[in-house]
Amino acid sequence: MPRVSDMKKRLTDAALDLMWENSYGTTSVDAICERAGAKKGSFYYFFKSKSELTAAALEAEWNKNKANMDALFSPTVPPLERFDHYFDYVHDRLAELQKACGSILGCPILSIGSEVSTQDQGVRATVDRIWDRKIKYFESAIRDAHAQGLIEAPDPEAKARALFACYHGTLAQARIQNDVELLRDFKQVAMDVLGVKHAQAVSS
Amino acid sequence: MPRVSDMKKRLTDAALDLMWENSYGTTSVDAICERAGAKKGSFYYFFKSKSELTAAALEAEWNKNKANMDALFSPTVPPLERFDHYFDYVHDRLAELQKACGSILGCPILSIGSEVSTQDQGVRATVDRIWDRKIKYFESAIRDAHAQGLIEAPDPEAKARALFACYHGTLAQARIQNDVELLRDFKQVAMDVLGVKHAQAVSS
DNA sequence: AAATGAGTTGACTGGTCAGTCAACTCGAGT
DNA sequence: ACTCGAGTTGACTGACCAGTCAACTCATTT
Repeated sequence: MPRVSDMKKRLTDAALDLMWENSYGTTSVDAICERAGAKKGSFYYFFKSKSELTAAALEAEWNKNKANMDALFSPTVPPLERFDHYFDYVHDRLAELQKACGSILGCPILSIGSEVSTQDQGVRATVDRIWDRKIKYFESAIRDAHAQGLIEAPDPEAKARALFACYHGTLAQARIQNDVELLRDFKQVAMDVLGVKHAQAVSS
Repeated sequence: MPRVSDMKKRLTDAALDLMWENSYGTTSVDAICERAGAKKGSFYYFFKSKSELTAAALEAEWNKNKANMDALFSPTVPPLERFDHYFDYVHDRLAELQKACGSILGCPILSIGSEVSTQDQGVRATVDRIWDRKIKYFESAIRDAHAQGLIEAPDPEAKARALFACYHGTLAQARIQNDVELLRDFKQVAMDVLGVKHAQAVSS
């Protein structure tokens, strides 16, 4: 077998970086190729369209984060602390990216998903799939918290969706206002949404 | 003075329609002109760029909705019912638009704002301004509810921001999943975020 | 009815876009 | 050393893009 190449990874990395920092629509195939150090032909050798590349890039991003998510939402961690750790992690990561690029970037799944959802069913389906997987972390933490009597959540799936949506709304607002501090206030909101029974249940 | 024209309005209407249904990035000046029945030259007679048009279109949309918002959030309505009416109104409007275009479109301010915020400071500033105005409705309703002892909200401005972000996250999720029913569940989430003291405080 | 000027037209420029293709490169397996 | 084929190249097409401009239209004012 002939030589191997890391070009596919370089292309998905470049695409996600550019789309996250800017947007799907304003990220051209030419720009992706330039950042990846690829020529047009290489791009179309690996992907048959920008849409297909985007789906692959989102899946790759998910795979990159999965181990982290598994650790943050480990069943060995008390359920409400999982959220605390997760919110801290995202805050710190976005703050770090802000230093590099000057902007709070929010969540790429949400931004890209919202942008293409009415136009590109392939990318939309990928976003949906990843979304569902991420919600599962919330869902089992909520179920555990309910079982331990920390919250009242007879429908953990619905509660997880609601909390997830609220969090992503806050991420979107942080992006628009370019203010990472908006994420600081979210922990209390999360406790309200979850219906935590005792105010000081979790120490940060 | 020579003839008057409604072209400016036709252009901002066309732009908002296209950008709401699709996105800012994929909406070209040509497409806006075609829908507005204008020629390129007319466009650049009224606006010096797509960015400037977008800011104008968002302001125009705000002005169109303002009277409605004033009515929904009238101080004559019990504070928590204002939210109820507002959420119903948005739900019904989006459901109606879905019939026309097949998609749940979410909130154009959020979608467009999130898309351009890192790239276009002019549009971003407009989004910020409108965002602040809309939050004021939430804020005074929350303050009134607090004064009446319905909720515990010593910082109405922060609470308003949090609820606003949560609601917009839900709108974004409804757009991505093309499911208007996600908005139905939000009323209960809103009551949780607000910290409503008695479960059945508001009847729908 | 002539002058005024807000609004309109359509052709134009030059750049960027997504996507194609036939020829080429070069490392691994024989 | 050679051959196989995964991976690469760069020139190409045609469509679309934002933005320009000088000439034109025509309701209103005088």
